[in-house]
Amino acid sequence: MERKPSYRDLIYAIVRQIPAGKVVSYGQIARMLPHCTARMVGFAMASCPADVPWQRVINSQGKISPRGVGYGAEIQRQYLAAEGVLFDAQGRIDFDQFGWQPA
DNA sequence: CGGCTGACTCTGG
DNA sequence: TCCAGAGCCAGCC
Repeated sequence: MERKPSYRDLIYAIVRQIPAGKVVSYGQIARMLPHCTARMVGFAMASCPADVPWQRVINSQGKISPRGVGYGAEIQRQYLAAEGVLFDAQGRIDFDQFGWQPA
């Protein structure tokens, strides 16, 4: 039903729109929303549902966030590679190739 | 109800 | 190019 959506829900909605083989930065998502900051996106991703392709969300440097601890970054790289996203020799993603731009 | 944290980004050196 | 510090807002304890 029409529940008042939290910022996290809005963020999830955008992330779900990201097509496979494409990636978006936290700041990119934050700028899509009127009063959203990159930290909110990261915090929202920290507790995102399974239907949210959080792996397609990376930082503005085109790299995967270390997430502090755990193998999250490792599996994220595997997911992206499986979707066709290639990494630079420096382990960074080229936004010019895989950077998704909303219509 | 108050305070701390966080998967970031920006600027300066 | 890399390192460090400050700013930002919502969510959780």
